[in-house]
Amino acid sequence: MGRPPCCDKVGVKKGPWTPEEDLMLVSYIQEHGAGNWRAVPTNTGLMRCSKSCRLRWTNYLRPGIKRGNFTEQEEKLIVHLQALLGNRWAAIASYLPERTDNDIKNYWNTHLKKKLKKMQAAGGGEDDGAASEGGGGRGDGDGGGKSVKAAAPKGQWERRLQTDIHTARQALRDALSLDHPDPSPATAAAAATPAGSSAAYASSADNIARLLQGWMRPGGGGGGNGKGPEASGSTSTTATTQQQPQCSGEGAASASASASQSGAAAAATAQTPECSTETSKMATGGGAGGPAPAFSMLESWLLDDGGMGLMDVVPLGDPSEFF
DNA sequence: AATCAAGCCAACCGCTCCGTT
DNA sequence: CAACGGAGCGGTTGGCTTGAT
Repeated sequence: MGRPPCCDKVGVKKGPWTPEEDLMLVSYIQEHGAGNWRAVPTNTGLMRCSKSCRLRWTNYLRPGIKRGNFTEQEEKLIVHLQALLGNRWAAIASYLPERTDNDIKNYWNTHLKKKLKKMQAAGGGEDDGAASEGGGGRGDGDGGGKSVKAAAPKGQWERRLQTDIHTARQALRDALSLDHPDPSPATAAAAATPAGSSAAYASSADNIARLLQGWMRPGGGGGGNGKGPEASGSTSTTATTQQQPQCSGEGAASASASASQSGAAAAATAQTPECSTETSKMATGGGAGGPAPAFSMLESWLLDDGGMGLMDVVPLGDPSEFF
């Protein structure tokens, strides 16, 4: 349509973010809140596209983000939500508030897809939707959601969803009842926080953690000296824990944002007002080392066997909205 | 020790959706 | 009601890291 790009191509910086840029962005958002992204580059002086700013914030700087080391529960949840929702990562991410859609997407493409393929090859085929959707290899991702949308007329769609829900429900029950001593995310995260792989600032959770610690500290210098990946005791896990109190601000933002586009995510929106309670529960559970994703709604869905189904949670009035 | 290949992840791009005028 | 603009989403890519030879 010849619409102008969201930002001038010339003079816009690309590539990995520097600590200084992160700091500028964080302090701006601290002051003005997230939103009005178009104004961010001009107001902060960042030579970045507004999209880039938003992405950086939502995927890395936003408080309360857990990185790496997906627990088995999370894995299963993702697999089954993917089977249900297709490649609607934002909607899936709304069920895992500590994970970003990008993170989930990456994890799916790099790990889960392969895993499922392997399982299927081994004759398992535990999962029709998700497994059959996969294409393998890099960049061959055939959007599951889209293919569903394209393939299934509305009538079939609902029937298929019912079947999927039944399957997913069963599997979720298994997943949630997994009494997982788990590879303790805290320790696992510490172990896997790759001292080596974080040569680039962008991938250094340590840096980001320090940055945000500075932010959290009233007048704490904003982590200005938090450059260089020197080893202090702080791991990504501790950072996450400390970031949690920020939940009221942006944790909800992404959920409600995705909710605006999807019925499934709208369900998650129902959670967001309870951020201070629900999410803080997670903060203590998940952040402190225990794998406690935001299962509250799913749990109630599962526990309430006959009554409240997912259908009640997810407005299915118009399936076309859903897919 | 050097080279190559594969894996992984952060970031970009283009499209779509939604709210506003 | 239509057009426009901003924001969000999903797919894809580029570059760094790690492991194998």
